[in-house]
Amino acid sequence: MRLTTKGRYAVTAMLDLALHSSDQPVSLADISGRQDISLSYLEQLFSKLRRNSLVSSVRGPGGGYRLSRGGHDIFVAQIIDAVNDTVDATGCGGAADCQQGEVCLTHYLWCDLSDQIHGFLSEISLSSLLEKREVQTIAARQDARSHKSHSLPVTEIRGDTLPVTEI
Amino acid sequence: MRLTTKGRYAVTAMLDLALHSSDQPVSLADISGRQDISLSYLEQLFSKLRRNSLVSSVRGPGGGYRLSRGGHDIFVAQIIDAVNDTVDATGCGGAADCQQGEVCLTHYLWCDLSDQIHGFLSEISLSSLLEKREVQTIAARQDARSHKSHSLPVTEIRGDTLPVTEI
DNA sequence: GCTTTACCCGACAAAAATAGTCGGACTAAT
DNA sequence: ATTAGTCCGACTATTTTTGTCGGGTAAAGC
Repeated sequence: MRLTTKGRYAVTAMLDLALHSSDQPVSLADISGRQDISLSYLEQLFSKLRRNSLVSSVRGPGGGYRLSRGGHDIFVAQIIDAVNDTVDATGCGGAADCQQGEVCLTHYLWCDLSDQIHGFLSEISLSSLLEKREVQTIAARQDARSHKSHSLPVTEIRGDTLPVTEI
Repeated sequence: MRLTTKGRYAVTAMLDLALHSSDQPVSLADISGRQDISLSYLEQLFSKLRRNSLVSSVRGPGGGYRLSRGGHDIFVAQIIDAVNDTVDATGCGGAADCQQGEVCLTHYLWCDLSDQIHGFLSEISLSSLLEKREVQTIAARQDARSHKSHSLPVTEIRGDTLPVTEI
């Protein structure tokens, strides 16, 4: 599992899709405009998302994309796995070309960590992200009303010690 | 927070360091040989790890690197943050050049997720990885003794549904 | 039917990040 | 003095990311 801007784009686009879900499908042009991702790049990403049956498409005028199922049933790990198809099994594939036990020990430790991260992201659904955020926003708004007000309460949740655009 | 092979190399090297900690510091040449990472690349990584005071160095013959503190006090998130110094605050930095509320909503949702991942990796220490794995290995060995034996019990923990070399 | 709007697809290209090289410092133990 | 190691910056190759282009196909509306 890798975690790059590619995955960020995919998750962002899927969040946008979840947010604008209605009877009408959402066109990539809309998402491109809203999220500032190039249309052609979105096409590539959604091609993979569709092949992994995370979204379904409707062609022709008025067409676009829909979530293939409810946002509570689509998980971040699935999205990231879908766009990061480069499953290059370099190095040792299982126990093939692992030399000594020493060499592979730390390698397996890393695999263990990888599993933990994957498991973590496999439990975060689109819906849970939306709901959690909504709760926080409302809470912050209430907070701002009673205490000294902040113009942008949502920015309070995350400090500036972390880069904003990096995952 | 990004999660690439660079971070994997860094964590792997730190795990190797933790595993071979003694009174003698560990040379990069040793790590390079064991983990199959180029020496010069290790130098770059450890330069950053040292500046972030995750390791300390001893120069001259017999020199090398040591963990700066106990493995229970060094966390995966710190290692990955240390080598991924490219804190490019592209896009909106906080609330600077965010256009409408719509545009930034999903962006903040992503930041929220990013925080969750970072928080998750901030609680996994080097020691916890080593200990957890040790327990599993011992358990698997016992298992192999009683049931039908597998030559490499550690490989059993992770299926081949996930790419082995990807995080 | 024609046109338009969208998805679809592959090949290509620019830009960035990763991964590794090289040459030369400095430091301390032997 | 030699040698084994860290340090450091510049340079290069490779890969990945990101984006472009040109052309398809499906369906809706006129």
